[in-house]
Amino acid sequence: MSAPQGWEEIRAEVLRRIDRRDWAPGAIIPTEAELAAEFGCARATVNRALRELAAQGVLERRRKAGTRVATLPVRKATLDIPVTRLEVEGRGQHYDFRLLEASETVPPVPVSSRLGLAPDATLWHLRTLHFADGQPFLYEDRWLNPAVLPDGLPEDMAEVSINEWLVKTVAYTYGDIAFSAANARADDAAHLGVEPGAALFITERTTWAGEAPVTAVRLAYAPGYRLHTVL
Amino acid sequence: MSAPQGWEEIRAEVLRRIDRRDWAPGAIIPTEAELAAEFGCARATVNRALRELAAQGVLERRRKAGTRVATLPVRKATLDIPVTRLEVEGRGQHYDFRLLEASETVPPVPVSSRLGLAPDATLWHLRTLHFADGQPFLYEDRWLNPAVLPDGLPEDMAEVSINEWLVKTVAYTYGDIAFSAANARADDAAHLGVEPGAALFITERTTWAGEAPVTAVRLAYAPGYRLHTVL
DNA sequence: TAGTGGTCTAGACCACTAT
DNA sequence: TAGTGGTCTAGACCACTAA
Repeated sequence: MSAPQGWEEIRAEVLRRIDRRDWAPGAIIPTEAELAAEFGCARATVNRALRELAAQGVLERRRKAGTRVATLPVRKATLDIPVTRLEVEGRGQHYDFRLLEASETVPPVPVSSRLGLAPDATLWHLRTLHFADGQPFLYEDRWLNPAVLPDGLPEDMAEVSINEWLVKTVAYTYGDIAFSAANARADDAAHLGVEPGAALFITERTTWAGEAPVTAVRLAYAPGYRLHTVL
Repeated sequence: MSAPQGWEEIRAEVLRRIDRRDWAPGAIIPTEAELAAEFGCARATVNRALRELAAQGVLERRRKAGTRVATLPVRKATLDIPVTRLEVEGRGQHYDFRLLEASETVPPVPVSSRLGLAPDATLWHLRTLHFADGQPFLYEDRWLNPAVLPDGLPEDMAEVSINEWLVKTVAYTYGDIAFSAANARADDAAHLGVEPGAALFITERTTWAGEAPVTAVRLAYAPGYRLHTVL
């Protein structure tokens, strides 16, 4: 074997050694300095490779204790969270949407508490139905904090989806996201054109800009939706 | 503002400037060299901060073209894919499991084709029910390529779950994973103790070790399961 | 307290690509 | 072709922690 060149080749070589069981799960591997000497490169280069593998869950690193092959690898999967239009167009389908509601009202308590707002605070309530090739694809139910919208909502909602207008207008710094399955509620079923009780893939997102809550949104995907990624 | 120290503070400062719209979506930001001069640090430190933000989808970087704030941020979410036992114990619940089936048989065609095997190849078929505090938590239906098991399956299946035995024994190099929702099939319902048709969160994983297919598994979670992460 | 990883520096060369 | 990010180097100091 010729010595690996560059941090990506070093990463690949480390994975090979783990796969070949030269380094078994739980075993300690050589230090950065030792590997750098073996590969004839700087320690920083080895560090880069091992750091990526640790971020991926393949290795566990602790100062002084050294670097080990993860015994029970908590593998990390990276998901892309695209804007709906791009998700639909990425499948080669035509994207369209219809705004069902845009009103300013007091949300249900679970929503206001999730955003950390007073129970009587009013929010924008935006409901949108997204289509792929004319078929209902996604039913979006969004609550939006008007405090983060100095200029209010745009006049012409027909031109861009709220979704895209938001991400261009309100940057968020932190958010959380949860995926689950739910039987279609009456409104889900009506909008998506499925029987009540059909199993739907649900995404719920909450985002903040600094300390200020921005939006809480529930996305109900039409049956057949799959969120896919590589490990 | 005092100059940020270290790449994490630089990353935070960049996010602040994006949040404050000093740097708007789509706008180009200063070069690494300029930022390094402003912050009084080495270019490599700025590079580290901006590289992390680009990996997260906040920035878009291209040589010569410079670094821009992402217009339609395809945000990246990182999911942890732990072993089931750790997932249950991480909730403070007691973990247990029961092996329902361990046989060597010819799988349905969708399974063999997904693994790239001949339709008449035999595989191990392992079905396991996982419990959290004694309640059914996850129904696992796994097909396993015997070719990757030089010594066959372990004698005593009661001591460790197949899940953990596998990850310790068979390192995989590539895999893909998909999440979806499905109405409970008859077997799902029977094992998980729910009504047929209940909405279940489904995870399907396929893994390879080099060119050799390792395993294809379908995980059906009991209702209420949520996959959660931060953005 | 000593060993190991985490980070930073100042400089260099390279790879890619807008112009 | 020139500008920008991508990576590497050789060395240094620091932070954490196992022994």
